[in-house]
Amino acid sequence: MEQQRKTEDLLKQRLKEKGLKVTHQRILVLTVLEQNSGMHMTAEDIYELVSQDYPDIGLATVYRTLQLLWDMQLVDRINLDDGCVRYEIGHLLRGDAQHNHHHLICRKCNKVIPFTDDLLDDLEHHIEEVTGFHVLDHELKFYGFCRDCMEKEN
Amino acid sequence: MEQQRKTEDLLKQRLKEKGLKVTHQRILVLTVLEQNSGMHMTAEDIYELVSQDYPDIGLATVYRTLQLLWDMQLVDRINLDDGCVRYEIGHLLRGDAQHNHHHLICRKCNKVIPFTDDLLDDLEHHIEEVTGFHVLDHELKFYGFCRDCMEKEN
DNA sequence: GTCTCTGCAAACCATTTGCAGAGTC
DNA sequence: GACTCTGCAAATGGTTTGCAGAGAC
Repeated sequence: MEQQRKTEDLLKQRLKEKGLKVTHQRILVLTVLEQNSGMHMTAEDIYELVSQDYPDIGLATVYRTLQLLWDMQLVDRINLDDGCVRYEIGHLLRGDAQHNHHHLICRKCNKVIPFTDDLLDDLEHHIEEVTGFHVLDHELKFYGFCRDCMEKEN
Repeated sequence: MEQQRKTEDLLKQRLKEKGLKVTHQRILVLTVLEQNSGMHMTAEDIYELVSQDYPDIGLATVYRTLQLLWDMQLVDRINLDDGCVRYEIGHLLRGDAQHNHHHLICRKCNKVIPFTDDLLDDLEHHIEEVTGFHVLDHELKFYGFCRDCMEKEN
């Protein structure tokens, strides 16, 4: 609850800085993402949850809002190669200590296994020094075969 | 040329192992990818290049072939978030020493900058030990602002 | 000859867009 | 009141699929 108020205030602040309006739809989308931290939600998932509180919202608005929140660095985008983009609350806003989490994707059963590791912080600093590219976020996926599929065959 | 023959032979071998047919289309798609090593090609790009040698090929065949080559681990898949999946010759087949290359994606101008680094080899071994997940490949993207965009403003 | 593969065209489906009315400030 | 924002429905566009004929073995 405490955290949620902080996130909402940050959203309002960023919107005002850019001369944009604070709307129920924008607050609700961000709130749903915060309440489902770590969930990898599609636009459709978010649409359905927000609809429970606000049945009139349109799917197009959810898409537009997610784009906006991503531009403002309030949400993270993940692509697990299943045909739709997924979203979660931005890593800068997450309450838990799980700063970096990556994904292991099984090529046989398509299972997605999260994996936590902070190794990339050093690499981010190195990149900034060498290239002048300012890193905000990263996405790391490993492809292979999960333990279950390895045991079954192949 | 030498390398190209090896790649073609490997394709034929893998196809035969699975009881699949060796066709001109399959050989041509893989050859185009090998001749454009490091290029991040879309299915459409590949279709147009293969069409020069084999005008009757259909786009659907290119898609089906890329899926097949990916299953056989002969090509790598990259998603640069521009709405289409990109392909390149598999890292196991690449002639150059550039084993791991990652991408820096600018959030403002959408420029993509390649960056070479082998740091992830250790992490792959670590993952296999801890989780039993057998890693074949990985995809790493960094999001942020490139030097040019940083200098201009923001 | 059998079975897979291919080209074509149509279908699919996540995402985007145009527009007129509603909401924010 | 001026401007942005929203919902709706239609459009978009990369990718997939059904099918009948062609090709590989």
